[in-house]
Amino acid sequence: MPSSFPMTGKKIRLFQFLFEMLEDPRMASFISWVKPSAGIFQFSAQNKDELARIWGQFKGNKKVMTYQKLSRALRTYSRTGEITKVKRKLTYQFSLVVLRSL
DNA sequence: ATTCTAGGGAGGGATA
DNA sequence: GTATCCCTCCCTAGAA
Repeated sequence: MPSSFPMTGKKIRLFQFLFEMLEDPRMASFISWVKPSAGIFQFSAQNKDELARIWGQFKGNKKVMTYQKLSRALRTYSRTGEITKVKRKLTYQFSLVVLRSL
């Protein structure tokens, strides 16, 4: 449950949203750290679509957000290196530069 | 064979 | 107007 809305202040980015969720213990059943010190995290196989739905709702999208669509955005992060895929199911890694900025 | 996860093309609203 | 950013939507392929 993000605290601020995009209408006021600058727009939140997907990776910032994910980081906030990771830092919230109540969201542990949706997304959780695998190795926090390395910025490695994973989505819950069971609740990843519910987390995506929350993201889409937060952004005010018309259609329902899904993990499939959310993960497409994560793939574009690999171009800039902000987040990369680790060779493990549903797990990704923040770059250390991004991690320090969050 | 069916379901789930990963990858990429296309396009759109917002912004510089 | 033009270019770029940051996703969103959809389709295909590969893994389980």
